[in-house]
Amino acid sequence: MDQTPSTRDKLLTAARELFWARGYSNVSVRDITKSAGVDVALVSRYFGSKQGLFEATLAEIPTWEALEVDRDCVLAAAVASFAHPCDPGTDETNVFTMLLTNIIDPEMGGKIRCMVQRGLADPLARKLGGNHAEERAALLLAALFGMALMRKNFRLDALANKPQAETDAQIRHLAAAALEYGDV
Amino acid sequence: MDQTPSTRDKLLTAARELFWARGYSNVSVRDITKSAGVDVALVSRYFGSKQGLFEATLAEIPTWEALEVDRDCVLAAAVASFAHPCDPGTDETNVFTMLLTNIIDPEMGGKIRCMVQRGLADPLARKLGGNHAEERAALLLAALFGMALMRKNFRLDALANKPQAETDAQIRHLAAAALEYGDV
DNA sequence: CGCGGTTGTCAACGGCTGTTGACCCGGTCC
DNA sequence: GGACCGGGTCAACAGCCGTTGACAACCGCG
Repeated sequence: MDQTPSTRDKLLTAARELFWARGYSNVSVRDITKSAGVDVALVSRYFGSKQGLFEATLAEIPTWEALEVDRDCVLAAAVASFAHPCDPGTDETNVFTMLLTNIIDPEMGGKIRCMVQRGLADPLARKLGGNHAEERAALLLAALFGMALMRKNFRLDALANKPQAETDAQIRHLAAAALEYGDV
Repeated sequence: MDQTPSTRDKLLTAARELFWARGYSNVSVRDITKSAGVDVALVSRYFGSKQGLFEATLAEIPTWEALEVDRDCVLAAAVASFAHPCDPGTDETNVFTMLLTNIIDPEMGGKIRCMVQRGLADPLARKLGGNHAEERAALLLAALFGMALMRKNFRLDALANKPQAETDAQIRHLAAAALEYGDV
């Protein structure tokens, strides 16, 4: 069976859960170590610093490099990545919510920015190809992040806590429009 | 001519500029008082607390209550509110960017959430009327906030630092699609 | 046995946070 | 003159922050 996780893993799990839900600078190392049940000093030992621990949790985020090229597949994959939680352990937070929570941060915002540009926007534009590929990719991301924002952060009555099918239809509607930008 | 502003006004101006750009918990009262050139203790005297000062800056944000009812006017007004800075003193930050920066905050997020629901989403849905009014309003906000996010926070290469006309066309494209949600 | 290396525990550090109370200074009013 | 009062200055407070260094317990190895 699964042996008890190492201290390093306990720290990493607790850090991922807290950082991704509340944001880097809204979580203290003492919050993490208390949640993991280990001593404060062990963050320094295993990850060098709080920043090192955060970056270790970032390393697990997938990119869109392996996306299919067909436009319908892009749409379906985008909707799917929106619906699926990025961390199976936690609740229903997806990748977009996690990136949103940390992009505002004064210390980590730059790193998140690079991740989205190079891990999401650039691969997506390459897969799309054709006219306005970069703009379409950017608009698609705007739609996805905007919907994540309205549902999870602003929690608008019209969107939050609705059945999955309805959310999917809304995402697909907005995302499809984004992919048609520039057509005559 | 304009007399020198009162200490209260100096505090309010500096607080608005810093809070709206960096977010509530990323700004200290000492940052504000240093920028305003006054003593730290005066925040307590004039506004009771840091939170009181922040809420005083929130009171100036306009709602969409006075919006026109025609759909084209809604679209035009949305694009215009996106282009126009909310505070003429500072640079190009609009209302959406300011709300974005503070929605994540663990202490002030709730207040911002209520402002957006009651000051933007609800009035907008009422003006729109008809089928799916609330969903359309929410999708429109998702498009606007998503675009603000991509431009100002994630700063995607394809969107940031582009001419105003191009941005307007992209906003209008996505926003128009949002307003058509639910049509057969 | 003794040794070295890893792992965990504890207390403390300097720095920053929001907030407070004592104090002073320039007025105005009795 | 003397009392009062709004406005401003200063030092200090308690608390949290990230990080560190000293120390103890344990391990396998020679």
